[in-house]
Amino acid sequence: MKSHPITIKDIARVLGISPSTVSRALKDHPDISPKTKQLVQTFAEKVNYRPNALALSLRSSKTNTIGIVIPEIVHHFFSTVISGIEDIAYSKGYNAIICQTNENYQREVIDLQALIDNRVDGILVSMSKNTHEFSHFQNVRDNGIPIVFFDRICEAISTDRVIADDFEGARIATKHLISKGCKKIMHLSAPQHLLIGKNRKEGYCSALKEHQLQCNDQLVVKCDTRESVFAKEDEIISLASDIDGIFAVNDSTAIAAMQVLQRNGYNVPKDIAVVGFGDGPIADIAYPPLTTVEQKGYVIGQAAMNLLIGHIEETAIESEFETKIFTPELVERTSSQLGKTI
Amino acid sequence: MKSHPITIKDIARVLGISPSTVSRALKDHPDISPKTKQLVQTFAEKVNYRPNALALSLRSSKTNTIGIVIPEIVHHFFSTVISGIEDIAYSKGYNAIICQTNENYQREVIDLQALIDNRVDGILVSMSKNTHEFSHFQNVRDNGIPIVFFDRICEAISTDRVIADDFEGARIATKHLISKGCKKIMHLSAPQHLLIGKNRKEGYCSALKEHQLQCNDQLVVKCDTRESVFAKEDEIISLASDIDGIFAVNDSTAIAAMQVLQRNGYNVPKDIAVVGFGDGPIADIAYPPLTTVEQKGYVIGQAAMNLLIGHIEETAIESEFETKIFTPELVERTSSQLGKTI
DNA sequence: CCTTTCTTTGCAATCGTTTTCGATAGATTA
DNA sequence: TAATCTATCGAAAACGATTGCAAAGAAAGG
Repeated sequence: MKSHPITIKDIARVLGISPSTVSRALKDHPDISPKTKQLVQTFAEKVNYRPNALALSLRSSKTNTIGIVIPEIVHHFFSTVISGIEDIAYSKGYNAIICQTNENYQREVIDLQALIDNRVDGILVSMSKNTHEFSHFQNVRDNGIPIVFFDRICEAISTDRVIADDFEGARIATKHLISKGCKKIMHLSAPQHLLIGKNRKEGYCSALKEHQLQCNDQLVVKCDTRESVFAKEDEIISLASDIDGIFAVNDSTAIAAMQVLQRNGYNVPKDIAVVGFGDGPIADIAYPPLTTVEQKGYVIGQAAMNLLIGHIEETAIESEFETKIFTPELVERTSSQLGKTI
Repeated sequence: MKSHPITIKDIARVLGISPSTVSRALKDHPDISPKTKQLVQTFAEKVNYRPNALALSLRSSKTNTIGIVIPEIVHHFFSTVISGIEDIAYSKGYNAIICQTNENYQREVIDLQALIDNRVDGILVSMSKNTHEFSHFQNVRDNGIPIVFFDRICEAISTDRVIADDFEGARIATKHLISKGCKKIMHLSAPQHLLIGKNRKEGYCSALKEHQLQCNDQLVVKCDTRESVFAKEDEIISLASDIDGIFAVNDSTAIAAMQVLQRNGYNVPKDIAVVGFGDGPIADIAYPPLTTVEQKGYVIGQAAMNLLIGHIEETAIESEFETKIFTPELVERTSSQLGKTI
């Protein structure tokens, strides 16, 4: 029952007038007489006429559609960003096509080409980890399509960017521990060849130095997953009696550390205060509830979409690009209240 | 620098032949001489010609695009479903437009109309909680667009559906507790006017009766959030000495219950075994790790998309609809090992 | 050498809409 | 009465691609 939707031609035929008149009548063109307008508009209403967006797009080369390319959807930060993008898109009348690369470079290339082929008005990208060649991004620009990177940006392409400030987030987290009275703070770190690992560790060190505390590599333990914490349980516990605070590179690591401490007789936060780095909604579930810095995925998505719209609708200057940096925000809960018993 | 992409007409003009010949040459039509084909194809390759998907869609009334309408993106289950949808879509050459209603009926109506206007080939919907009028779904069908519901289905529209079996999931969870030796099992339940609340409680009761245990409303406590567990701490603890198992309607409730038990001197799972119902990745983070039943969002998304493609490509029979039911799977962890000390 | 057949190509219509440029009235003005 | 103006509408091209049909030329058969 492939029913064919009503077109302007259909209306014209039934009403015995030309398609051009119908078109003009529907959009209140001054050339059309009030009688004809009335006739056309009420009839269109009656048959529930809806313009064919494809035809409009083809003619105007404007699709009111944008593309989103991300490594994975099932990731709290990314889905939060998408949500922010989608809400702005909706409010401005854009549709969003979503493409997930699964960290696959080839798929990223194909996804971008598909978006170009569909003539999207703009593209939002968070790069795959395995992308080391950038001509597919340049290809987008060469097709005259604005592109905005978020979170996993591409340095090689000069365009708008929106990122979270990992350095500052880590600094805020560490300074918070210091303000709670911590003097010797351990850092559970991610690999230093990853940007987040490097930046968060440097933020941690920066805060320590700012307060005349030494940034000692002996207090930096390389573990950034729940499993790796358990694997390094002995190392962590051997240091535990010497420390009064832990800053972990992410929340699940922080929570695992708390659990390791607890089952070895330490009290969190009485003996040791703990702060994480927000990567999901799990901080609330932890016991004690975890103090953490939260990456503002929703506003990052909104900002990226707004920047993109600026270039699509040319309210922004063509060749002037901007990098927006969002600093994570401290969410203080129980785990960092050094000295307090829970 | 709104650069205009190369079209078939451009190629025709440069090569001094007609657009029709170019079109046929590009798709190896037998009518075209080998020489011409070679000429056109190498030239198209050289200038990186790409067909305009809009023009193709307009002509063929096939967009190779589907729409996804969901209440919210930032929800582990939904983002997992989207991921499953997107992976199938990608493998079959479809693009996915994503629309988030934020549980808003009006927005659902507008989103669906926008998808119709854009002539998507099919639509996947999980209804908003506030939708009690269904003519916008019927409108989709009237436009000849296949629609598949998942999770939050609409009974009023006869079409394909994909759902998770809450009743059976709850039954499996409860039977697991019984198999671990539990005799008196508490249920933390969601409101009974919600389908998941009703179905999961009934599954719980069914398992009890199957094993000649009584399904006693005294052991059913109405709380389905972390906060409500803490609010009912006294009630739960007053019953705790009398029970040896808890089945909670979701994971965060289960985890909160474990924490309440622990700080009141109970050992989980030694004294009381606990099982949750999967709504995210938090079960792994809990202490002890939470046994739960996991809703298979990814395969639900895949199944929904496959059903939709069946109707789009008419490999499925037009008027015969199917309801696929996926039973959650028990993921056994530590929290349910009654009698064991951790 | 003429007719037939086959190969290869182009014309034009189509998808649904917008928009430029006229065109045809009737009304107004000189 | 003739000329100009205004109001209202339609024809046709355009967006980029596909495709049925016609036509031109070449090859083949008689």
